[in-house]
Parts: sequence; structure tokens; C-alpha cells
Amino acid sequence: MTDSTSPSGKRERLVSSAAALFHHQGVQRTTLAEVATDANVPLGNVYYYFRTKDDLVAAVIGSMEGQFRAMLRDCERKATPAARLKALAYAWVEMRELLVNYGCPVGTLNSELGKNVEGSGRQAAGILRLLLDWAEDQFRRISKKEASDHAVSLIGGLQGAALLTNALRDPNIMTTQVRRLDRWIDSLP
Amino acid sequence: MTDSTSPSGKRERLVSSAAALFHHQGVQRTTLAEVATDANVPLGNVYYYFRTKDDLVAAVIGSMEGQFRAMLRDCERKATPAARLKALAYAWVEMRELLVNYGCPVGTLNSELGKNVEGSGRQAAGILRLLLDWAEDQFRRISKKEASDHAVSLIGGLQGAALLTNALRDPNIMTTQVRRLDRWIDSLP
DNA sequence: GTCTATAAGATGATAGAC
DNA sequence: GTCTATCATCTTATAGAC
Repeated sequence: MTDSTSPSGKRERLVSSAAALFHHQGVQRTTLAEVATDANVPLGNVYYYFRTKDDLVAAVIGSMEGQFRAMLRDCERKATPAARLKALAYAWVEMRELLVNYGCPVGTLNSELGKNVEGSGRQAAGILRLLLDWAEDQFRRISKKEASDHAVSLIGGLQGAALLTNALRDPNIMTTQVRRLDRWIDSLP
Repeated sequence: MTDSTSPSGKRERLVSSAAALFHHQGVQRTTLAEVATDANVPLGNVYYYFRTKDDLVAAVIGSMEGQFRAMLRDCERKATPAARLKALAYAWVEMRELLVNYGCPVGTLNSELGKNVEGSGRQAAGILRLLLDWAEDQFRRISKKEASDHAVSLIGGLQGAALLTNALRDPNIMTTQVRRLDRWIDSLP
């Protein structure tokens, strides 16, 4: 968002702590006092870096978007579109223990903010759009037909599997479902 | 949970109002004062029917589970297992305008409570388990193989599509994805 | 830039009259 | 069973010293 380099690194620590706490507890359940404590920053000082809690939420979403952009760049190092799509899917398998306890960072954030929150809700949706657009681009290289719907099926499949993984506290759900998505990608004409 | 028939119907009104508000705003963002106002019950009186907010949450989940049991019974009136599974999926298409604004009632509830809340979190997961077990049973009548994984793919597919429908504010996502699930069910051996 | 102290309001929950 | 009044606490945010 704005310039994020502060000499003391407090801003970065606040964003990092907030990201973890928002993921572990949800945005609404997390207080600024908790974030401050976790980041080793005095409570009152939080407001020097973020004028409101919403500003902090926005910074966390921005940081998360950067991480997903990096993840996509990593996937792009694979040789074929199919391999790139699979690499993306297996990233969720690697997160499976985290998913069991707290759900998908993007999914739960969108679920919480998608209800009414117009400001940060739209911003969180941007990360899903980023993933969808990237996947659509890869699918289009496999076949022009239905690339957009394929992308929605893949990202939706990952999100649904992550939700069940979390609700049922079973990491194998993510593994099994990604394996099925893998085979589905291979089966495309 | 406990006996739910109160002469004045206040208990029912409280559960009904809470269910809607929890879905529209999330559990954490909804105050007991809002629930009381919406149900036309004085705030202090809420505590006669539910000793804590968690008790109210439990009652809402219980009521929701009853509604899903009824939905499954409805689906069972179809002649074939495939038709029953499709009927379940199309229930999400019929909810699509609600999904656009607030997400799936079961999905968002599990997303919010799945983070740490051990009490009601487990209870909310029970509804997903109910859907999964029912779907698995239907899939098994089509083919013994992979019935459990098929069920996870179907319910997960619905949940993922609902999440994207909500995040992207696009009801067509639900429609298109269920149509794909429909064709997938037809393609099973 | 950094921190302490505290205001201002919301929220879950209770006491006790009726 | 029902309701009013209120407590105790938490939480966001600000004022102002250093």
C-alpha cells in the first residue's frame, strides 16, 4: 500500500503478527492489543503506523497478495501449463497442517470479509481474482475451451477441500482432493 | 438441544433472528442486543432462554442441522442416486442470490468457528459430516469405488463455488459450477 | 518517532423488581 | 416467566509527554 519500510521494522512486525493472528483467530476476534503484544510494540504506538484497524487489515491483505504473487512466480518456473497448475494445487497440500487448524488464509479471510465489509472485502477478493486469472491463463494454453470455468473449478476445488480439511480436522482430505485435481488436469483434451 | 417450545415463541424468534444475523454478519460481529431487537425481545430476557452467547450459537447450529436434514429428505424423493445428488447440488443454485451477499450458511459458519472454537466448531462440522455421509451413501449406490472421495469432491465443490460466488459477487459462478458437477455425476461409471 | 495514560463507547452478563 | 437497570470488562482510538 504505502511505503512499508520503517527504520525500526515495527511496521513489518505489526503486519506479520496481524497476519498470523487474523489467520489463527479471525479478524474480528483479534484485538489490536494482541497484535501489539505479539509484535512487541506498545499498544498506543500501533496507531502511529495504522490509523485504524481497517488500515491494518488492508496492509495484511496487501502483504498476503504479495506472497501469492511470489507463489505464482514460483509455479511459473515449471515447463508446462499443466505442471504449473499442479504446482499451485500442491502448495495447498504442503499447507495441510496449517489448514487443519486454521483453514486457508485466503479462504477464511474472504469468508469473513465477504459478508458485508465493502472496503477490505473487495480487496480480499482481489487475491482470489489473481489466482483465478493466473489459472485461467494456464488453462488457456492447454485448451481455449472453458479456460475460465476450469480455473473456477480448480480454485474452487482447492478452497472447498481446504474448508473440509479444516472442519473435519483431517489433512488427508487436502491430499486426496489435490490428487484428484491432478488427474483431472491430466485428463483434459 | 433442550426443549425448544416456549409458550410465547420467544425462544424460536431468538434462534431465527440469530441464524439470519449470524449468516449476514458473522457470529462475532453480531451482538446479543441486535438479536434481541430483531426478535422483539428485551435484551435482558435473552439470558433467560440462553445462558451465554455460545448457548445461542449452539441452538442456531442445531436448528440449521434440522433444516439440512429436511433438505436431504426432500432430495431422497428422487428416483435415482444420481438424481438425488443433483437435487442436493441444485439447492445451492437456488440459494445463489443469498450466496452472493453472505456466502453459504454452513460454509461461513464452519470457516468462522473452525479456527479455534472447540465447542461449537465441532458442532458446526457435524452439518458438513451429515452432508458428506449422505452423499457418500448415494455415491455408493452408483459405484462402490471411491464413494467417500466422490462425496468430498461434491460437497467441497459446492463449498468452493459458494465461496467464489460470494467473493466475486457473481451468482453465475454457482450455476456454472453445479452444471459441471451435474455432468460429472452423469459421467461416473 | 516512540510511548504512557486514558477517554469513549460497545458488549456480555447479572441482580432483582414485577 | 418477564423486564429494567446496570455492572464489569474489553476494545478502538486519542491526547500529550518524552
